Amino acid sequence: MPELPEVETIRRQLRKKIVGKKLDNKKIVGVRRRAKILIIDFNDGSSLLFHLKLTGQLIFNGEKGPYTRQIFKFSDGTQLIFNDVRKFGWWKYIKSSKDIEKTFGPEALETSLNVFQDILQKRPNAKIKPLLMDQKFIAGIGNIYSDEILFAAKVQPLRRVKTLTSGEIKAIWSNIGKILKEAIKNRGTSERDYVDALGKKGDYLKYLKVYRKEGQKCPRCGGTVKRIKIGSRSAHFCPRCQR
DNA sequence: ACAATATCCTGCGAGC
DNA sequence: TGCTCGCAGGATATTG
Repeated sequence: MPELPEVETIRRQLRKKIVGKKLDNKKIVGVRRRAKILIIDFNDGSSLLFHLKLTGQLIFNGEKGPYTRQIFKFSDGTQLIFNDVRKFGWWKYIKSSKDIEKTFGPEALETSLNVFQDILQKRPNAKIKPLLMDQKFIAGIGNIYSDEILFAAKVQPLRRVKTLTSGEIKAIWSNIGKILKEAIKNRGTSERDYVDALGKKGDYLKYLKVYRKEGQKCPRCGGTVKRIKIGSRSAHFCPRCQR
């Protein structure tokens, strides 16, 4: 499931490939990311947005397959393939991308500790895991990385914000940065469908500590990783060393 | 205003 | 072996 590191990986690769090319006679001037949305900017101020949701793929010069939903052809003959098995993903042209900014909370990798503390203070009763995944609260984190961040911070996913110590808040914040950056370095996590813009799998799967590790040994304390439901999402954690 | 939950979709894997 | 059924989850809408 593409989260911030996966979309960022695609952005960096795509930028090198398509900036300067023309699509529908409009010149591509940049490739950005906001939250989990990939944004291709054109010289006339318009933009093409993509959300990959759960199973979307954006592959430069990929080949058409059974789940190809759209093909974007550039004027030089190269193309961008949008695949999506489950059809949750979308793309759309917009005249101006000005309104995108306020749809989301601060970017996860651009949130200072002070800002993080401030926005947490406004949500004392929220459970920490769903809150980290709330894009209006902080942008870019999904189910995989929220589990990994909370494991690294030794915080149990059901904890309410108001019960967190300042040390725990600091640990969550610093691990947001640490884990997302490490995941970007490894071009994301290919748990199932995700591939990068070159069609290659990400390498971060092997570094996951708790996500999808139910019943396995906790790599930190030797406890047993547990899976619970929070809302309709699964949360993985070690009940022995995450408190 | 905030918190919790149902909903969309379809391939896959567990279980019989 | 082959079938059924439940599960996976991002974001939005709806309900409490």
